[in-house]
Amino acid sequence: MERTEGVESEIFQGNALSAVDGKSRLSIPAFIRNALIPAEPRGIYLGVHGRSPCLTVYGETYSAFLVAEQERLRLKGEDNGADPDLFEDLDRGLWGMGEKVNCDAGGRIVLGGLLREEGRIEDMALFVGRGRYAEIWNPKVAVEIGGERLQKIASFYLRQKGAKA
Amino acid sequence: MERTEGVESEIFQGNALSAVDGKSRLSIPAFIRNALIPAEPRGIYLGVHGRSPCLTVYGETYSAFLVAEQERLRLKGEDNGADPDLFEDLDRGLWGMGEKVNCDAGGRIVLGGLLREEGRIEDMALFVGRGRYAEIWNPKVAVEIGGERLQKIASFYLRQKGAKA
DNA sequence: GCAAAACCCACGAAATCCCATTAAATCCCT
DNA sequence: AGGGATTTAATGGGATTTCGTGGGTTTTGC
Repeated sequence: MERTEGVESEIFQGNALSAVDGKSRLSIPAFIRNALIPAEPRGIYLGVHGRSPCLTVYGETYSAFLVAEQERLRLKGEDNGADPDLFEDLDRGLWGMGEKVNCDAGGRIVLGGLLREEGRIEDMALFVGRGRYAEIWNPKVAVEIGGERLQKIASFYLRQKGAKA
Repeated sequence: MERTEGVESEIFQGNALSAVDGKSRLSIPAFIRNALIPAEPRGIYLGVHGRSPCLTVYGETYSAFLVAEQERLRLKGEDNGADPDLFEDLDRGLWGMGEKVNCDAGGRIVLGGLLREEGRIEDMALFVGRGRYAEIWNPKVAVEIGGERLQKIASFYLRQKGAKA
């Protein structure tokens, strides 16, 4: 069965495991790559997930949404007299820790050291669709701290990989 | 990993550490240089960040925005009957302390004494994307007074550098 | 004429590109 | 629906380019 191509607007549904090699390279799985609006070069956004120890990956659409959302929250905070330093720091999380990277011809990206550390990524990267974005987990971490569904996804791949070796 | 070129309009996303040498020279990291509208010579704007002890760096686009913003605030203040002297001094900070500098062939700039002092820059410069501009921090200062995200960025580089030496 | 700034070159390290090979999913024909 | 043929995807490794940095040389301004 062929997965419908996400020309609609960058919706990420599915899951995949990919290897991280010695150069910190990892393939962006097809279910993500095909969902991105076609462009050359193929730009992909990476960020840190605020609430869970994992990374986020998305395209132009969600990136624009995040920028708008950030601005909305800032203005709301301004009205409430919230601490501006908090928003400064959130901004640094979005723009300072995140990156826009390009896939190479083989559909791979290189994971920077900071992101790799923040996402606790070792030699495997588990991609999990979340709708407008997707998550990248260390499958071992996902099994340890994930909820029921995430555990199932992660342990499936870990078992499969164990069986192969 | 190649960062997508920001032909769109000078958006700065990412982070990098660069060394300040004995001549007060420092490399402008690729994620900033590539985001600038291509021009010869490669002009870069430097300023002091009003709220945090760091510098700002940006290109033509944000510079033009600042000019418009300055005018907007002045008119708004005029309506409210605010003290015009306040704006006078803010202006001097923006236009008097800031500089437009050129990158040399190697992509480096020279940091003037006043800016270096205001930004508390010693022998390392941490670049942090902020969207329409980027910040330049002394990583040690960033670790000390930064919020959670900024601390993570700064401490990552300090650790990495410590490990290498 | 001197100090400081700008320019130029050069080297090492790291990021990027490119090709090859394997594995897996899809297609197509019977 | 089965099963081989074809395409797409995933990954490994080497070649190439860019980036970051040090140091020397020329120009500029006082």
